[in-house]
Amino acid sequence: MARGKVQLKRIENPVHRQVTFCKRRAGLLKKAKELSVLCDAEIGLVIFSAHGKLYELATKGSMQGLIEKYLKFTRGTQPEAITEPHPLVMDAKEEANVIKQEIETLQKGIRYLFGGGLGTMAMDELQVLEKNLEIWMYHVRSMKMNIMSEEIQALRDKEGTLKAANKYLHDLVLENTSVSNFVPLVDTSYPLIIQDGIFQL
Amino acid sequence: MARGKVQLKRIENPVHRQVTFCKRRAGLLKKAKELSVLCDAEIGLVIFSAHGKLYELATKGSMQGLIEKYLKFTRGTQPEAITEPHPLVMDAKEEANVIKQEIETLQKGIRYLFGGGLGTMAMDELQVLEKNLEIWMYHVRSMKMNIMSEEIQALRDKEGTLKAANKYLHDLVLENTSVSNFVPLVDTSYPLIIQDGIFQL
DNA sequence: AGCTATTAATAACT
DNA sequence: TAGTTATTAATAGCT
Repeated sequence: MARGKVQLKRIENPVHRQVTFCKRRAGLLKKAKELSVLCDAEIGLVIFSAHGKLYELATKGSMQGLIEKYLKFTRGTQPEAITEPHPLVMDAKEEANVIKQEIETLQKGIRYLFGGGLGTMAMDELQVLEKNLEIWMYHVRSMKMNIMSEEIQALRDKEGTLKAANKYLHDLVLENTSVSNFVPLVDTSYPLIIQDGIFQL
Repeated sequence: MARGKVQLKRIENPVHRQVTFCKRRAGLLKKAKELSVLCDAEIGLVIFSAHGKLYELATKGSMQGLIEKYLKFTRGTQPEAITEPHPLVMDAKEEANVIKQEIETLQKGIRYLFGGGLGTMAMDELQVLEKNLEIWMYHVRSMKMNIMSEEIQALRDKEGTLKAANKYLHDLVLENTSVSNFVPLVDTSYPLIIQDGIFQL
């Protein structure tokens, strides 16, 4: 990306390769951090240089935690190849497979609940989900609602005040039309000036 | 890097965030591959989206292999407590126990969500729950919010109208005070009567 | 390590 | 979801 295109192959010149490694490594780590922050993603990045030196990044917690999360996530969905390398007794292995299947089902449910689930759950399940979500929603939602309710009430109060003032002035005008000895009394009795923009959506 | 600088903070708009996530994720994976090829580095990249979906890249071999290499590498420098409890290599009995434990946790989560469970989950579990509830909340909440916003806007409009009418009447009164030939013109020019109770909380 | 000339990535639009 | 384009960001080649 600069002063000449780069071929997508190993840089043979060791000096160039080392310099590029430093620069691009920094860039990659930066990009990873940015993605994590911008999009609320959890990212783990491990870089072993050609000389075996380790560079790492883990957003949101430790690399250990992320590795465990990764292993848990893949245990249910990945093929045997991953768990097979570990020496297992046959009977136990069979049992493990059954249990893994069970986990997969449960994980599907949880992922559905926790993540952006897809249309794989039945309607009755969805209805239960919706109902329970509403219960939990209440706590968070009530705070927002309270704030908004207060604002609405404030606006209504303003409205009432303005209407009262309005009526008063209107009556005054009418009264003045019929009676000639008109005396102005309206000054600070009613708050006619009201601030705007108190409530921000 | 395009049509406007970007702030280094979570993108609040869910659509923008999703689009950016897709694009930058692709970019990050590409950059990681490039670095690996150009500089002969071994790279592992794990990305969990906010919805819990997994994206991964492992150059030179499998993620499993890379994780084991990483754990070996860090075992010397990291405190024992962190790496020891993780069951990377274990016998079948141990693995079965771990998986059973996992099931229990998952079941607890499901019961928690579906059954209105009480304070039996740890804080980190609750945080995940809360975060995901917010995502679901969004859909239901947004409808309510839209309605309320409209009501607030309606009230503001009312306020504006009343204030205008108010000012007009007030000026009329003042003008009448100084000038004697006062002629009433206020009738239906301004809507002084406004219905109450349009919005119900 | 710094410094540009360039290329690459990508945010806002379609 | 997939393209297009105006800009910004990354960085290759030098110093």
